[in-house]
Amino acid sequence: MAKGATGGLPGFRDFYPEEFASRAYILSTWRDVARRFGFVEYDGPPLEPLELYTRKSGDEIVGQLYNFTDKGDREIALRPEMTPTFARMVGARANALRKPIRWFSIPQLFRYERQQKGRLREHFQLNVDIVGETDVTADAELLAVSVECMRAFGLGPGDVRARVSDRRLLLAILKELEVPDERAPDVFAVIDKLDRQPADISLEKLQAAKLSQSAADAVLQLKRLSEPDLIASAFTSQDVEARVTDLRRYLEFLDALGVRDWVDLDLSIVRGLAYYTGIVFELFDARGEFRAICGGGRYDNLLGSLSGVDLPALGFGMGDVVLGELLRARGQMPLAGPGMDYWVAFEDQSQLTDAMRTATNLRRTGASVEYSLRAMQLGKQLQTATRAGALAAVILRRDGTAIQKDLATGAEEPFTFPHG
RNA sequence: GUGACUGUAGCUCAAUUGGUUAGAGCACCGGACUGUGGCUCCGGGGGUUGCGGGUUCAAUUCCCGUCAGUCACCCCA
Repeated sequence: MAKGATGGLPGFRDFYPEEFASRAYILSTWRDVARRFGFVEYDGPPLEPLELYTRKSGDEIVGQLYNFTDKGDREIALRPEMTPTFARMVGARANALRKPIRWFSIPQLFRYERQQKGRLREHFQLNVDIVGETDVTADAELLAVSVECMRAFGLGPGDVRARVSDRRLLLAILKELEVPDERAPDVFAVIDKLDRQPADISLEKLQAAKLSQSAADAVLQLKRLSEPDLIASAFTSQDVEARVTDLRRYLEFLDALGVRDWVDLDLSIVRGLAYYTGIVFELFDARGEFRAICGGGRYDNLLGSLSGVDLPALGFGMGDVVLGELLRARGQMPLAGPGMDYWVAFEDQSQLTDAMRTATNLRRTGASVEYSLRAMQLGKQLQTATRAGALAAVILRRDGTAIQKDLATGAEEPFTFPHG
């Protein structure tokens, strides 16, 4: 709906109570799952120096984020991602923090990009990170968090699939295929698009990257290697063998963590971000109707280059936009709960202040209570109470007694006044 | 940043090849119910047809621009 000059900024959302309830549900479920895995919550500033983001990504990224000059002539940006802030915070106290560090955050992030399905200019994103562990035990634990989130939202392995890959494995494969290291980024870009790009175009780009015909063919067939055994039989170098061994352990751990049946090995998963160094993964809806729900992986070199503290790390981000679309499409977004516990109604108009006293006493017990701010007929009060979503009505009678009426069943019982 | 499609009430949609005062359902408010709700019936408020310009005797309808939305590309989250 176009609002003209009175509308909000494009790509930003108004959260009316119904939408806010959905948002609160998603955020509280994230928080609950992260805490179950022993992660502790942190946050940073929504505004950061622009330089924090240009240092690693170059000036091109400026076009994709909200930036401005503040009144102190500082170059400022609204945070487009959490990882640089996270790296700075961890780096500043790296020596004091018990390893492995398990932190999570739910920042609101901003990106100056044209909006489309599943992508706005603002969103909330669960960030879960582990710092200080090189073994794939940490990779398995991290993926389990993301999958358990899906389970907590009422989704199952038939709804959501986790696709995992390993960049070190891919590099080892490319090495065996005699692809020079400097060509790896170009080849990764092709691998990343194997699903979305016609094979002949992929082949063209691989040839442009000067791959031999046999190497190009092998790359185009990567998706078929959906089991460690298939990889082991297709490639034989020591490096590949070592990575396959790690992959087997990883999958074994995922089994022990109860999430193995959600996971597919898919070597076409690369992830766009250049800083990933090991196992990477994405969560997708099984029907392929939506964008990725979640993405993450290992970035062992990022903390070193960003904060000077050389620590292995891994993490994922899960946005609320695609997730919300998926939950609504699968009927898993709960309706807003009851509006309140009690509605205090009264027979005689002179009892308005009695209703106020009763409401006050009930509120002090922790109950949520509303009443009509203006005297009105009893029938009208009950109608309003019902439409406001009250669970029960307390009806004050003229004779000073009161009854409690269940507004769903209509059952009535004597009401005992709480003492205030 | 590029392209395609779409903008009528809070929501979903009407309005005969351009033709009086732009309608309906839902929602909201009020009444029938001088008193125990959900049903029913009646009534009411609410639109410069996204905005600006053009063509025409006449524009919601046709044309241009702009803004916004949807989708795809780019890029990624």
